[in-house]
Amino acid sequence: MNTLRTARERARATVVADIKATAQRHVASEGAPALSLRAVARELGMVSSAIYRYFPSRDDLLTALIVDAYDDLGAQAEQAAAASARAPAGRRWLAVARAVREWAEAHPHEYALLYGSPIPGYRAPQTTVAPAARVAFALAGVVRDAWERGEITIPLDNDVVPDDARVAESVAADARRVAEALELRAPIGVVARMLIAWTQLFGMLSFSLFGHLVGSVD
Amino acid sequence: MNTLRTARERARATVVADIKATAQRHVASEGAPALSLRAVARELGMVSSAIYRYFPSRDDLLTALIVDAYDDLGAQAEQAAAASARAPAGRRWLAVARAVREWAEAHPHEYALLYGSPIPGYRAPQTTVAPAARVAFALAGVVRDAWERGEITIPLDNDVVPDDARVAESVAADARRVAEALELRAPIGVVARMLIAWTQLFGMLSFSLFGHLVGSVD
DNA sequence: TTGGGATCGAGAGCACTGCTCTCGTTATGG
DNA sequence: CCATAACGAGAGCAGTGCTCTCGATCCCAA
Repeated sequence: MNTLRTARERARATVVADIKATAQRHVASEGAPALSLRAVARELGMVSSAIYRYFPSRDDLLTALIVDAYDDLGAQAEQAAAASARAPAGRRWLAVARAVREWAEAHPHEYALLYGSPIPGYRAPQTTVAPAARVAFALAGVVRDAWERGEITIPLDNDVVPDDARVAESVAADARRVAEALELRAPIGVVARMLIAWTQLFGMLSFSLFGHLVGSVD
Repeated sequence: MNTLRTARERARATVVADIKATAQRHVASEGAPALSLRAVARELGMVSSAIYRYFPSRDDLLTALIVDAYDDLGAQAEQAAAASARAPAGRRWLAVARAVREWAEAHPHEYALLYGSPIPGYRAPQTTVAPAARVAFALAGVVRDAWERGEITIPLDNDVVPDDARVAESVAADARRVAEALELRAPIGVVARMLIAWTQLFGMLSFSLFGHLVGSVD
């Protein structure tokens, strides 16, 4: 955050911020598919082509919003994890999950943007993966802390998956990969359980937010 | 399926079928947002306004595709449940889940249409809820059969939710509602566990299909 | 058999979209 | 001080969903 020296740089920064802010408002109120560059430009009192001085395409503007949303959600999750640092693991996980849920319920369209159907033509650029991983890191951090403190004592062998040992092995392979990506040193049984809880959390959120449930509360 | 008498009725039926078929192909290959009435009309050798003789709007065409997709998936799930009727409950659930997963992986864009972000302006009409419930019924049927056969013996009290009894009660309320909607006579602990497994299944599918996972297999 | 009414396809047109290109203007840094 | 880069405005292109009108065609009933 070094100060922008020339007047032009400052002006550009504020215009970029303005565009992002009004676009964010449009997404929050109408949803991502309804985001129109022309409408944003109109509201800002400029002409549509002027937007292209700041964002090379509509997708790039959307990407900027996605990154911001990931960062917002990630910060929320990290804060919940930090605030409950001294609580037992179950409560901590619940705290982070609650934070994610509250964010999702407060920003349903942004949640859809992050975790809903991908836009068919759109390829998420590399800049989104780090912010996207923040919430995963927050959840994994809770598990890591719990494991390092010896809080996890549940049986960890094969009851993760009902009966088939080969299926359990394929899950284990994925769990190992996830554990490596998240720098999580714990038995794969723990990692696999974390994955299950993780997917369940987002599955419930998607069901709830996208109207596939009558109404379920955590 | 009574035979259509007049030539006009027959012609109309085939044109409707043609429109749906090419629209379905477009959705399957390019995704729902890329579905263009004009493109469909062009491919069928008619003019865009002619489509409106058969579907009053783009959303209605999409609704027809959604209903067909729900029915296709529902049939798949029901068949898996029926084919494994004599197997133990765990295997049956897995069979239905596998059927759903295979359908989703074979029809990712349709899956996104059914279980992804809802189109902001779009309100799902009443005609979609019955087909949408088929897969839920199939899964619930497995649990119902298992319960009636006395196959479910796991402890069912409060270990569904870690500690908080009040939270468990709010979940129970929702589980009761779901049990009623699905005509499932079983303890709410069983229903709650089914809900968890259900949301987890679709959460995993969404993560996997929407590219939020490196690669996880069942 | 012969109307009359419903149905249908074609075409033009409206308002909108993302995006490109050009053309003056303005600010910046050498 | 001046060349250059950045900028905003405007026109324009190809595409979208959707509406309206206008003939042509078909079906049913008198």
